[in-house]
Amino acid sequence: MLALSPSAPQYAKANHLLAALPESELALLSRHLSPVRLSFNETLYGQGEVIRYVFFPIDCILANLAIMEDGTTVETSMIGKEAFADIAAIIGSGCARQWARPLIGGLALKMESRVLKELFHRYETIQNAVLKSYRKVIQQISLRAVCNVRHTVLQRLSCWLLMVDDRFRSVDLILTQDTIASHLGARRVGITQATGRLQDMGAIHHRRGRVHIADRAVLERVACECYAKLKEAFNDSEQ
Amino acid sequence: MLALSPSAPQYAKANHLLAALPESELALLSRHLSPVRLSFNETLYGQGEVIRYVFFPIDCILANLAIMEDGTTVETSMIGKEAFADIAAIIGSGCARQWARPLIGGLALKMESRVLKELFHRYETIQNAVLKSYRKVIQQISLRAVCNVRHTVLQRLSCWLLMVDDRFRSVDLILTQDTIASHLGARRVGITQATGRLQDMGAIHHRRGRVHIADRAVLERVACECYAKLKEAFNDSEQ
DNA sequence: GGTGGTCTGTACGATGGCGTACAGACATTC
DNA sequence: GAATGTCTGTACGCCATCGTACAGACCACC
Repeated sequence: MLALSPSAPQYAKANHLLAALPESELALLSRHLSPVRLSFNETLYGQGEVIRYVFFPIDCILANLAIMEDGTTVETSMIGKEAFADIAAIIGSGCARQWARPLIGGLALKMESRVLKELFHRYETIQNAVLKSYRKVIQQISLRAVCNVRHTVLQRLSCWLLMVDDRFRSVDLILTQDTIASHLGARRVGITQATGRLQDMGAIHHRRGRVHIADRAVLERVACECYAKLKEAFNDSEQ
Repeated sequence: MLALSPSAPQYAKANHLLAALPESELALLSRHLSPVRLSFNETLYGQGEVIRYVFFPIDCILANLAIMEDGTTVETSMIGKEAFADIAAIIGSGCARQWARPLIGGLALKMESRVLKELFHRYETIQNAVLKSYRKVIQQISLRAVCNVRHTVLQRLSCWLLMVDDRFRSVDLILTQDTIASHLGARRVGITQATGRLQDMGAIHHRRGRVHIADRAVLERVACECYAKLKEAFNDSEQ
């Protein structure tokens, strides 16, 4: 985690939660926000750890992963600029219940949990913004619980790539098939086959450790009905 | 939905959220709570509807169901005496995002959403209790998202029956295989096979429309690792 | 006690995904 | 440019689940 020069306000508008706050409250928060660059290979929260800092993604994506007894993992949610990580910081003991790490490295604004907790209780606008963003995450988890049990790896992969693309537009996504598998809760070989098919359809190009989304329209056609709902959960500020 | 005599306080202690409140705050809430008997065949919230009332289960179980385009359903969470339905009432527009109905009929305490919303913002103890109980639900949804993608119908059924048993102890559960299937997101035939195996193992007895849990120990052995975590989410008041 | 509707058991082929194994391709380092 | 480690493609048998169909069992009601 690399600390950057303290120029939080210039980034803050890129995070939907922060951008939706009135200027006065945003100013309150900004004083405590500092930009950091998060990289793929670091743990934000370990299971059971006290959450000392919360993160507002600017162009990175954070993932919550459940760890199974056999050491494999499954992603329960990804959090990009539409929300923050993690609400657990301000409820109860403030301990993480899952493992959190960046899925895509990049910029985030960092803040001490106890400060956010205090502001959450003091300012209703901040409280509402936090709860709304939380609601988005709940909706995502719910939708993915359903998708997980009803749809194929190919469909889930398409959905997932679209979600990543919504949160981080770039030429290439730095993702190995192994990483994707550990997030989708599937085998690496299953991802090889699915990416192969998506490539044949012209939806993506991929090579060693990189995925390039070539045609969103194809992905959206392949993805299940869930994506439309997931997209809604990502966008909708009025829910 | 049958309204009963207004004697909320005598039931309130059976709901963990209400029971954890200080007497003064419980008294505040009680004034607005009225006991109702909910039956299986009613809709509490439809998708997109404004949530006018919230429900604190006493001995019923409420289920949140996602409806797929083909009309089939999948349960994302079940809510018993450990929490309430539904937090969505006090966030944003207050609209339900899923279908909610009783899975097991029984007693609940009912209250106008707008009253809870007001008290939520005014009393920090109430706010904390509500958020904590909702944290439990999120954890359940997350765990089930994982379970859905990694475990067999037999395992998931065992887990699910144990969860139902935790929330509603009774001689028989009034559940058809069709109902169970529509909650687990599986085929009815899959449930027939799984219940058959559980019966062979002596875990349950079932007959037309009824399931009797005969041996929890067997169920716990068959269930996946998820149940221990789900149980923790059900009990733990300190998370 | 007959009838209609619901619920359950069984069957069957199709298929998606699993677990595992292994070889080839690719990057990085020296 | 050789060596090493990582990543990807392919293969194979196995199993869980799917979709569908149908018959028998059970219940409630007339």
